[in-house]
Amino acid sequence: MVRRVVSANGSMRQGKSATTVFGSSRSESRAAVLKDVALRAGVDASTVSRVLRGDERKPARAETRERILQVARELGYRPNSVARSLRTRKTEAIGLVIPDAGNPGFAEIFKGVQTATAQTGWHVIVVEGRGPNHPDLGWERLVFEGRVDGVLVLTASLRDPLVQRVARSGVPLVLVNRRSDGVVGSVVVNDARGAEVAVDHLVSLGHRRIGHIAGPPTIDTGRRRTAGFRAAMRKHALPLRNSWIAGTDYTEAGGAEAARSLMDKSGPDLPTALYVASFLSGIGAMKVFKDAGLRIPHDISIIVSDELALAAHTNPPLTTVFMPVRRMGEAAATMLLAAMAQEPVADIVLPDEPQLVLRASTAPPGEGWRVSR
Amino acid sequence: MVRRVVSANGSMRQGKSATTVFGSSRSESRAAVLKDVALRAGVDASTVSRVLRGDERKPARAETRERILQVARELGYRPNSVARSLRTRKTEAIGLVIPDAGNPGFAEIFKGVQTATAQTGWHVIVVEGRGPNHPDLGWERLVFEGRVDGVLVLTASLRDPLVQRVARSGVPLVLVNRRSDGVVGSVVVNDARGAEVAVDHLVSLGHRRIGHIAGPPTIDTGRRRTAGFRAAMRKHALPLRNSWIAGTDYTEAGGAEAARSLMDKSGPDLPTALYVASFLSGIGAMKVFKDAGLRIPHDISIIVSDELALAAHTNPPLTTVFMPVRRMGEAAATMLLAAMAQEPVADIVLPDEPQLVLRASTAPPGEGWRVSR
DNA sequence: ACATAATAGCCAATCGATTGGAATAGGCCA
DNA sequence: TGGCCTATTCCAATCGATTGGCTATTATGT
Repeated sequence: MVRRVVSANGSMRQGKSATTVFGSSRSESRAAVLKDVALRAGVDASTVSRVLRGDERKPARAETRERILQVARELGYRPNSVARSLRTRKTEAIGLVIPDAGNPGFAEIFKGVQTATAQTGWHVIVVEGRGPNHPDLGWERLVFEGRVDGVLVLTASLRDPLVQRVARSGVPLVLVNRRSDGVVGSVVVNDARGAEVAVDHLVSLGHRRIGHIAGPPTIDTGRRRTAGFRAAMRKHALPLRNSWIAGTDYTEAGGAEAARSLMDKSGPDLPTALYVASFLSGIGAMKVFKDAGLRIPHDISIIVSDELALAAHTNPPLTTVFMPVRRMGEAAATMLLAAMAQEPVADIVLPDEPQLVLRASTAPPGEGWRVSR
Repeated sequence: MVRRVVSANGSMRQGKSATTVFGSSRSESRAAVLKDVALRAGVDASTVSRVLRGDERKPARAETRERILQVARELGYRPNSVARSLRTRKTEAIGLVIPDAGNPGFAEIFKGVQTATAQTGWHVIVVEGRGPNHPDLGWERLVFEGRVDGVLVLTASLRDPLVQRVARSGVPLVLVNRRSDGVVGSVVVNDARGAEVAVDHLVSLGHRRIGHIAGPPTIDTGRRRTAGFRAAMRKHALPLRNSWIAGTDYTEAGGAEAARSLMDKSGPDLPTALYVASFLSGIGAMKVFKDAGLRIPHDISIIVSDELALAAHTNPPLTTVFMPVRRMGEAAATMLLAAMAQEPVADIVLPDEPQLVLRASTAPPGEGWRVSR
């Protein structure tokens, strides 16, 4: 690790020492409820309810309506969503299950989800789910205690028992960037095509010895990127060596490990270019190669999947394949909203073309790696 | 509505064509409720409730208890959280209002919040609030429709009317990394000390002409970093020039703009080192300087606030001041939980020392900027 | 002017769980 | 055997909003 931590001399401060107890000020006046409005407007609560939610089937007299609206405004009335949910059996909330908030790709997906849900007034409960083995209390409860009307799952491995159980229970569920056996309803980007774009680019630069750092085989996205990679290599009639493919999870540490294993397995016969299935892994791999004395892109070209703002600032700046991740989040949320409205769902692959974002980590092959070990 | 999209080049694909309507499978058997368990166990619903939640004051006979537990297990009974919330007037959910999910610092705070809430089983509803002017329907409703028991706000400017309104309404609220006039209950890191650590470092390298890219003056954190910067400069008896200080928001574009304005204002008299109040701004500023032909750190040293994993991979790797951001999220959530339990709250500054993380973007001053324009 | 229809608004049940008070049964003591 | 106590369990109200059914009131038609 590069981190050299220098601690400064100790000091401790505390702000204003003022303290308050919320309970004291809270009771100043409890929030108005439907009955309060009804009483003050001299009508029944049911009438208030109908007026406020604009029930067409039983309109109120214009005069009554005005009076009710007026009183509601005066009292600052807001309908209690919990009571409403109990009666209507709708929470207007969805769950978003993510593997790790630290992964920068997640933020994009979340933004996509927000744009779809914010418009319709739905709320998003975010939970970090920890793998299929863990007790995973968090999102288990979310669903089975009826706190949400549906879930978006970004963590599912191919056979995640919890996912399958939820799907069977009938709670609307959409997988994002994932698929799971026997579960219908997923949105993924065109991973195979993304891999192809990457390989095409490397080939067009003149590379023929191309390797791959793959995602975990338990995750569908990882598999499809790898399959796409293999297909693209076949398309160009290029050799595929097992020693040029290393699997890993979607982390920086995993990428570093994969890079080391690649160097170990290949010896002096390292590929001249690498397609890495995740941004963070790419970062980790790049560091390992540089530390080993390889120059990027001179000795080895690197192209990674998923475009992030930070790719422009790495050393060297990373060539990436932009995958429409935000769109994916939006499409998934839209699909979930549809599913919750009893509409049919399907497994879809976003038709958006992955885009090559050209930077400095790829170039025509140099003389290759000839460092004695 | 499920969008069926057709792309230009006809690469549209659709996965398995199987589709299902959730409604059909859902009704296979509606979830068991309290009454179902009661009926089947031959007891009253109230008894079931007391047994399942382990009510000490009215214990059931051992035999009855076993029977109830058995039936509950058979039926897979889970208490409905909406009904429970209505009765108990507790949602066991909190709101987390963030300015922009794209900011990588947010992920850390979120993780801190999660560690505090996950243990106690509370859920987190995340909303992107858009500034104090916007209609901001999102988190307005969250609070006033009783969907959460409290909120953590990461967006508050010094006098955000919505924040003040919520605080007055008595809904427990804790500001994170922010403060707001007249609102008690906030957790911030020691920004002044962070700035001091940065300046001390630059001074120890031999810099005397030190500039600052500040956060927005409407945000308390930004102000305190700037105040800390000024104090540290005074401590070292170093000159402070207004042309060496530029304000901006916490974005990459803002940082770039600030850097340009700094070069414009200073002319050939640019500082030899810069303390930047946010990671993203630092990235943006660094790019502008490099594009202008400055070498970092030879011509200008840069140190930024907030440590992120990606700082190690920028070009050059960024020297940062690690602020205990995750701890801040955790402390804020803990404080909020306390506030919701009617305990007193205060404004606190985390005592954790900011840590210098030394990398390659800072070095002793070179000969300075002497490029004619 | 009378019958009928339309309209406005009220009543009461409901969603599902919690909780204070009442009721029943058995046990104990005199 | 009668009275009292305690351990269990049941009853019913409650949280706040929604909604089908019903009544009272007004409008319409002949």
